Amino acid sequence: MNTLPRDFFNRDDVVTIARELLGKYLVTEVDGVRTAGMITETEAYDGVRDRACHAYGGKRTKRTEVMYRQGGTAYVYLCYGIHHLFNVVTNAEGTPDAVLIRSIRPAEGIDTILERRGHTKLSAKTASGPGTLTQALGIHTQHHNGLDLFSPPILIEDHGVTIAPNTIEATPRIGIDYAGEDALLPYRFVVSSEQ
DNA sequence: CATAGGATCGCCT
DNA sequence: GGCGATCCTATGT
Repeated sequence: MNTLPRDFFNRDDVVTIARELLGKYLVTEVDGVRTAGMITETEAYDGVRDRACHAYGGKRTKRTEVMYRQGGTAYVYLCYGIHHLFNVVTNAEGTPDAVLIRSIRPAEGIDTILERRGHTKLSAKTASGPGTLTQALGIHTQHHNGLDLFSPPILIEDHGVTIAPNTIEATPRIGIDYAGEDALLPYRFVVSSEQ
């Protein structure tokens, strides 16, 4: 039950970090209630060289500025005007790499998670998309964007779970058709048993 | 100031 | 599997 340290996120291979985040626990503490889920799907965004990345080509805007901070920072932004998407910034300060968390398996605070989702019981869809998991954990752009990930209200823990490499599937990323050839890169990682 | 488009979801058929 | 919702962000005039 260790909080992942800064060193985990400050490494320079965002694809490796995306793989290694599978099986870790994304935890929030909002209004005194702790909710958590095991990460089961991630995508790597490889900074300035990656056409799918918001910071492609070194683009700096008010929104992307957070991506240039050091590893272990939360990058939360609003997508389609509705969904808050949660990313972990990785690599050294000045290098805008990030991992999008796309799915979790609810583990703690189930009642609160169901209430936030407007569901009455757990299902495969409770927190199985990048927009639904942030709703389930109460992650909000205004409250969490730019925060460090080492203490409440938001952090990532290692609960000793190991995901066997042969159960990890690598596929192209979702919803980035605009990225040209980079749309084909196998930067999405999924725990097979969760699909 | 006006516009286009988006790292999605959920409901409908 | 198709489509509308919904509004922020970035960009251009």
